[in-house]
Amino acid sequence: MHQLPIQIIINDGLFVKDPESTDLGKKIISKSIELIEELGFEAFTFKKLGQAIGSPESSVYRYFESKHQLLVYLICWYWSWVEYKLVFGTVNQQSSHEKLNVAIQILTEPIHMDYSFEHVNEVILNKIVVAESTKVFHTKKIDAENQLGYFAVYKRIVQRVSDIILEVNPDFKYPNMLVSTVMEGAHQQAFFVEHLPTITDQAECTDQVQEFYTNLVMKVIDAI
Amino acid sequence: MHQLPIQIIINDGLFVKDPESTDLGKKIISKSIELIEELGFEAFTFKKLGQAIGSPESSVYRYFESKHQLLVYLICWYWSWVEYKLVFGTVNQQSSHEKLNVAIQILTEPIHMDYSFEHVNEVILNKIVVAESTKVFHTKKIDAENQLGYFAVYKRIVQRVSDIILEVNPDFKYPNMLVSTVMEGAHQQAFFVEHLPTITDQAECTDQVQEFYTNLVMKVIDAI
DNA sequence: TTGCTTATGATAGTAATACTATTATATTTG
DNA sequence: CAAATATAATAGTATTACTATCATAAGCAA
Repeated sequence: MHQLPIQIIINDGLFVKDPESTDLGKKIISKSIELIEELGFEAFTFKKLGQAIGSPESSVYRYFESKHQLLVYLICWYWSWVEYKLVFGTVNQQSSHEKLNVAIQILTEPIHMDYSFEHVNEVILNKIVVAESTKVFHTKKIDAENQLGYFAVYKRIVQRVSDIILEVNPDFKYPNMLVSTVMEGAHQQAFFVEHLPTITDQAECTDQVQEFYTNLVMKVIDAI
Repeated sequence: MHQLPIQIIINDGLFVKDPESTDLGKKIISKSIELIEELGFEAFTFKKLGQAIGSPESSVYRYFESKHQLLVYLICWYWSWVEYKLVFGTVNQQSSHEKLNVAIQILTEPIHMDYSFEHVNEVILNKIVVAESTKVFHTKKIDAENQLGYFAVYKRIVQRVSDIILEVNPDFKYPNMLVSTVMEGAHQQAFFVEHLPTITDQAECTDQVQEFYTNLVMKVIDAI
């Protein structure tokens, strides 16, 4: 079977020069994913990245104007990829209920590699999103960046899943709150399982996180 | 009516010298709360704090070994205060159901000033916790800090509310996941209302956040 | 071939940050 | 009054997150 020849398109305010357009650009993306995960975002620097790919710091700056912008780009790429899986997974489902099931599944399941995108390791990228994405939201610049559409994809995913919820129960009052609670909650649980196991429920594995949130949504919207 | 003469006790690994023990210490706490909220944690520095209270940077370092430690201290203070409200609010409630109601209320309600603690503005501190506390969790040092008991209070709150949930429904399988989902979700919603209103449900106010999470918990544990 | 453009490399420099260290002075306590 | 303690004043350092400049190499167009 062939892979679908697709490319994820990112808001061009999120880079100086499109990293998908050159070899060096792709190296920057793939190596920065590895390095941010390895060092954590604070210890990650363009200098270290440059050393890792054998290019000077200044070359990296030709693609991203700051390490903050690079992180926003990566997170945006991640959510665009999730959106693609979401749309792909829910299209052609017969019932709204089944659509919702699949959607929650996709938002809460463990990540697997997607070989359609060679320079991106989605498994590691997911860890970065879990660990670092709040740093992108919680900045004094958030309102300006929101204006520029940096969070458009994230908001669109919330919207899409909310719409499915309303198909199942048109009277449910808080679909957006419910969806964002599940999206963030699932990531948070992944983090807790790894680092604060005492506040997760014993013998926890990712299956249970999925089960928990699926059950939660269905009960809350009275679809069970 | 008199205030209760109480003091919140913080793990002594969270400071070099107890800030509650001196005037300068208390000034450091109250001014840093204001400044972190005003500037955001990244732009906040001990130098600026020093200027604001008329003391040199080096004096601040005698209380906290780093700005990270100060933030952990503040967040820990906040959760200790919440725990105190939680224990106070649930004691002497007749039914477990009512206890749970109060507990969720406390975890999701908007914050009011508590004049028992003069040098702490809880309303501003709550904003800091909402905006910055993930930065405390998402560090490479988290496992070491967890070992030192930095997150003990947070975990204890999860435990307390989980216990109440189990009183209401002893068969519920995931009380910890549910509680941490609510705790983090409520903060997240407060943030979204302010900064990403498009993904909150129209005409949202904090009352609705409380209503949403109370309803969510009761339904999920089959108590409704 | 020459010339032009574009991508990258090599190197230097800067203001700010997050601390550390040292010495002096004021205050408290025994 | 001496000794201990708390704070002030000041200086210094390695690192960070950039910015700037100039040289070189590759690609293509006439």
